[in-house]
Amino acid sequence: MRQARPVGHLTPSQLSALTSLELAGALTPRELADVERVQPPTMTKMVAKLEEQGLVGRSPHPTDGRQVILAATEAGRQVIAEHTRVREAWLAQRIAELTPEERETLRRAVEILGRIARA
Amino acid sequence: MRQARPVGHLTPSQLSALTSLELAGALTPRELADVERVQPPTMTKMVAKLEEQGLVGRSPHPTDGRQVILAATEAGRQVIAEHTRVREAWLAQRIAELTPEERETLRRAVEILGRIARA
DNA sequence: CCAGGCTCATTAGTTAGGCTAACGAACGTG
DNA sequence: CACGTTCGTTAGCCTAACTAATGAGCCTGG
Repeated sequence: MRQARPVGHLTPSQLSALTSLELAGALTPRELADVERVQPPTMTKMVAKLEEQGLVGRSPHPTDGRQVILAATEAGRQVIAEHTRVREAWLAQRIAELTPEERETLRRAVEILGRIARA
Repeated sequence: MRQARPVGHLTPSQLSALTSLELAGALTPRELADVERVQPPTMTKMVAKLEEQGLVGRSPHPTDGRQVILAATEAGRQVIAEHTRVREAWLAQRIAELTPEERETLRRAVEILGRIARA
């Protein structure tokens, strides 16, 4: 999947964090760090880079002065949409190159691995 | 995949390089870099770390004074075996629960995905 | 009712792992 | 045999992860 990436200037980690943020609507840095399974200092740095690019904004927490509310900006949502479009186009191309039998093999493999992962 | 790896003292990149080297028997740094899909300077650093740990050794190329021959040491082979043992301990139970048909489906899926990844 | 302890975000510093540019030594060939 | 190519390495940069420490703000038990 990383082969489909170099379209934009966003790294996989940055895109993942931005997407998690947009899916959740708004999160504190701590919450986003937990979602991304990363320590808070790591998230501080990633958020700083996303803010520099204007993809994430912050606002004060309404009741807790220590915390901060992060949310994707409109520009951030557009970047996510563009990456999604490119990724899906890349995937569609790869899948189109497979035979029907190969597609069926992958479909069954997904089912098996999903069952293992849930066990 | 991007999480920190506290398990053992070998990183995934190092283990991958060491395993590729052991599978091939012996390789030059350039060849190992190509196998690992990495640039030569990156492999120089990784090999240096593996040498520090005594897992890889080097010897001069018999006919080309520029090149160098890398090979896993006995300690390196033991580290690979230990990692393999741990990994198989985790996988053995789930694999045992699959039918032969399901195992064959996964084997084919790995081949298909590997082909896409190498393309 | 406030002192002490906790949580939050951040800063500082380390490490791994990737990259490009550039370099010297060795090779090979026209 | 001079010159271009290849090989490994060095230097320098970046991202991304970690831990430790810090200051600000919150909360609670005497």
